[in-house]
Amino acid sequence: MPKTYEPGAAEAKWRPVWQNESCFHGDPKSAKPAYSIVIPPPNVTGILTMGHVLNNTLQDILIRRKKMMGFEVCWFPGTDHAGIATESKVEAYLREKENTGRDKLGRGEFIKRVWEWKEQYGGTIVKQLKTLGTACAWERARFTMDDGLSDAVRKVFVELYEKGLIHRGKRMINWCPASKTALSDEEVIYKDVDGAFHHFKYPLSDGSGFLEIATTRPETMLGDTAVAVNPEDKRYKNIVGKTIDLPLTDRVIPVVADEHADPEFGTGCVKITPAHDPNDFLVGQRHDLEFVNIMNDDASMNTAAGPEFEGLDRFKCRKKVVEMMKETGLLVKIEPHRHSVGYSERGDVPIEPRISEQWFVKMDELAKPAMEAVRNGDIKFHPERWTKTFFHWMENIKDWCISRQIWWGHRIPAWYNDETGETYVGVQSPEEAGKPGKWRQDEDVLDTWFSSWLWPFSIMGWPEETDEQKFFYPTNDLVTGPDIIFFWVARMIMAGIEFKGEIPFKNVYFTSIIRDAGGKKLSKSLGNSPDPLDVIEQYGADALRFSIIYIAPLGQDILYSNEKCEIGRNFANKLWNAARFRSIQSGGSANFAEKSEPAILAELWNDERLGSNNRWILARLAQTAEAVNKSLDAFRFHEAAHTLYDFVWSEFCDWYIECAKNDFKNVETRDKTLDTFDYALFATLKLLHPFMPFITEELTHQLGYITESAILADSPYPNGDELLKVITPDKKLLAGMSAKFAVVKAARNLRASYNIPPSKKIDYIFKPADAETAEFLEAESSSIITLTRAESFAIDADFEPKSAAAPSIVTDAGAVFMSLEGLVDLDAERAKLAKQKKEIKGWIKGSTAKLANEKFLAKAPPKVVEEARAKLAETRAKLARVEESLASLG
RNA sequence: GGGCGAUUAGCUCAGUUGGCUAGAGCACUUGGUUUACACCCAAGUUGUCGCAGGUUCGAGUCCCGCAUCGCCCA
Repeated sequence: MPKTYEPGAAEAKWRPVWQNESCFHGDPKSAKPAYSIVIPPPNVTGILTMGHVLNNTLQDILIRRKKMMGFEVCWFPGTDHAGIATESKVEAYLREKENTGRDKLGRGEFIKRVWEWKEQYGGTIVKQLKTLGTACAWERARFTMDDGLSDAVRKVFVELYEKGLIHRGKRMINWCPASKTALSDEEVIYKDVDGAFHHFKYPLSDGSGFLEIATTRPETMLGDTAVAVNPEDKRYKNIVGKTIDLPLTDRVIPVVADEHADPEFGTGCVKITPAHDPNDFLVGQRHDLEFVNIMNDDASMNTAAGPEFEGLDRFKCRKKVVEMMKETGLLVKIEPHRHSVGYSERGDVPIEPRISEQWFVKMDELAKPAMEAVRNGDIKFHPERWTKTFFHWMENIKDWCISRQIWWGHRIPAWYNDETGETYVGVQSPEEAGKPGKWRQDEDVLDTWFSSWLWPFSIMGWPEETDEQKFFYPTNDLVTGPDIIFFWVARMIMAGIEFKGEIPFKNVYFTSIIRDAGGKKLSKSLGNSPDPLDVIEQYGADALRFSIIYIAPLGQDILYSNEKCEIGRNFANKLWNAARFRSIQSGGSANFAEKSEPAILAELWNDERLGSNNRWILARLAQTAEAVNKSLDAFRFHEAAHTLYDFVWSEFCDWYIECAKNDFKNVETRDKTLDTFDYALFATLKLLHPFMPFITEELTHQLGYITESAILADSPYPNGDELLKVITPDKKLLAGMSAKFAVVKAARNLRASYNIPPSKKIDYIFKPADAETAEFLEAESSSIITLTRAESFAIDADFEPKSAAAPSIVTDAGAVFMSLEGLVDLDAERAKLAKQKKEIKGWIKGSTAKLANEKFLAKAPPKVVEEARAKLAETRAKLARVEESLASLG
């Protein structure tokens, strides 16, 4: 074995093995219990981001562990067609490479080109996900525009239409002038921008004066059809009903009284543009105002804006309107104003509210059972607080605008007969359905999320009845980001209940958001987004996986930088070397395949020849397994990672291996120590496998713990509860071992503080705190001598330091003395002990006061009081030893 | 404006129903090639737990207020 773990080789070796169909296929006829996950489908055009790495590592941990726990697991993968994103990406590609595009190609040809593009580049992210080691059932991968999934979309559309839950109507929607399509409310991102309040004077038609209004969007004044004042506002009582000559136009518009006008805000007068503002739209409806649309679909001005403005972009028009108002003397002032502006998620331009005919899903009825499922705990969110966000949105749910004016996507299954005015909505086309007449299909396609919300069952073959659905639906856990709680999670719950009659998953784990070391969100435009493939190349897939879990606190943002992958890389190397150390010891490793883990453990534990080091590591292993399982059951991934890291590094390597070196030397203890070492290392590899699949698989095979053809994911996951039934990690053993470690540390500390070279053998004398410790450490003395590189380690309960030549350290277990004539720095020694004495005295003072407090004695639980008393007695004894040492220094 | 979260060592963070006078990693200091590992080992240094109140025998932990930062929604 090389001295350093080389991830590339192990990854290349095991990746294809796991992708073999038999490994993670998921058999719907299995007798085992089912466990399934659906992947949040990445955009087919996308490339792997750190967010995907986190998300998919978590899913892989879930899947691999459940497989090892004996479940029939299936992780359903696939990709999403991502309508607007893909269409604009391909459009940009065609413009750049071929100087062509949508307009030139026409609908049929353009879609053909998108498919071609998808075939060529669309597999990238899937390949990249595989480099992470994800145990998906890859042969089951689906795409949201596959035939079956498209059938599902049409069926759902028709069903909802027939139920009256889908309808078409003219409404105020969010219009993206870049993508030239309607968007849902969720696709609007609000950003705070520095804008300006423009104060304008609007002249009353009767010449009696002006009304002052303020706006952040001056260009919309060309579409104003009223000015509103609050009905309670005394200042304007007499003005209501008058008219205004709208500047820059030839229109005369009324002054209306409406609650929408806030008397406290500005002048209390507000311009009303019903065709370009959602609030004004409502005012327009209440007062039966005219709706004047002044913009084209690219947000340039149209004829209605007037000849001077027609054709101008909205922002150029804004400038021109302000200039002209200034010229006419109607501009009062311009004040800087920071306000929130809705941007298009995909186009990244300010959206324009616009009246448009679109398809909508009525959501309130669908929302009710979904809320109930979360309320009654059928679906649990982790962290739980996201339920608040969920309920807030669900309780205020609005209709979902699902039509998009693009070509790439599922075309709306609605046809119009222009001759009869009839609308037909059906799974089949009118021709297929045998409907006579001339039909024209709706031009629009559906929002991508209209297919994604069916993902948990469309991926399993719905609307066909399939074994997969019977066995794997509902899925168990969903792992996704909180940013798509509305887009996706909430809607999937609604769809699952509505179309399958059953919730789609039982647990939702919301991942952290990954930021750079400075707390900025990772983004391509900022250039602070590391390419995970580079990171894998540099550090290894396991290192990346482990590091990102290790640094991901529950429910909080992750501050990521590549250097943090050193945690995982170093840890992998540590593990590698622990195994390497084992492989250097001769003696065949056990193949553990035939026996159950508890049985092997029982055999070891009941062997009287087993020494305390071995017993200790087995006990700690069982406790670690219990803790890891407990954490993972509660979705506390990073806690589990920390537990394993600490166990491997600080216990297995720092103490157990160091102790084992001594045991290997001795013929009597050698065999049992090899057995224990193998058992503990194999169990540790299994515990770590879901986190670091490559290195654990590699080492398991290197050490021959499983047969060559087997994979580690088929070995049982160590079950702490069961292991703890077999063994009793008795207090005496654990206390004895921690006394041993404390004494060793003290001895090393003495050596270090007197600068005694490692080669120099030292005679240590130990004065134990009690007989039990003495007895335990007596048996350990040979081990302690090795660990401290001592000449001797003498236990002497009656030891009295006679001269000032014995520096010492007092521990809870007892005092350790180093006999070293002449070298002691008396002043330093006195100062050290005096400091310790002061600390202990302070502690005793506090503790005594607490125990003298009657209220404490009366109200605190007896156990707490008991512990406090015991601790106080112990500390007093410790103080005595410190004082003794101090006295001996004279 | 409403909601959610964060604030603990120089940095990144643990600290699960209140109960050792607060822990880890990185960084830093010192020493180091002993049957694995310098991507390592040993030893060490580091804190007014954001501020101010309250509840309690006891508060980093619970409650109220404030400040700063972040996210979501309007």
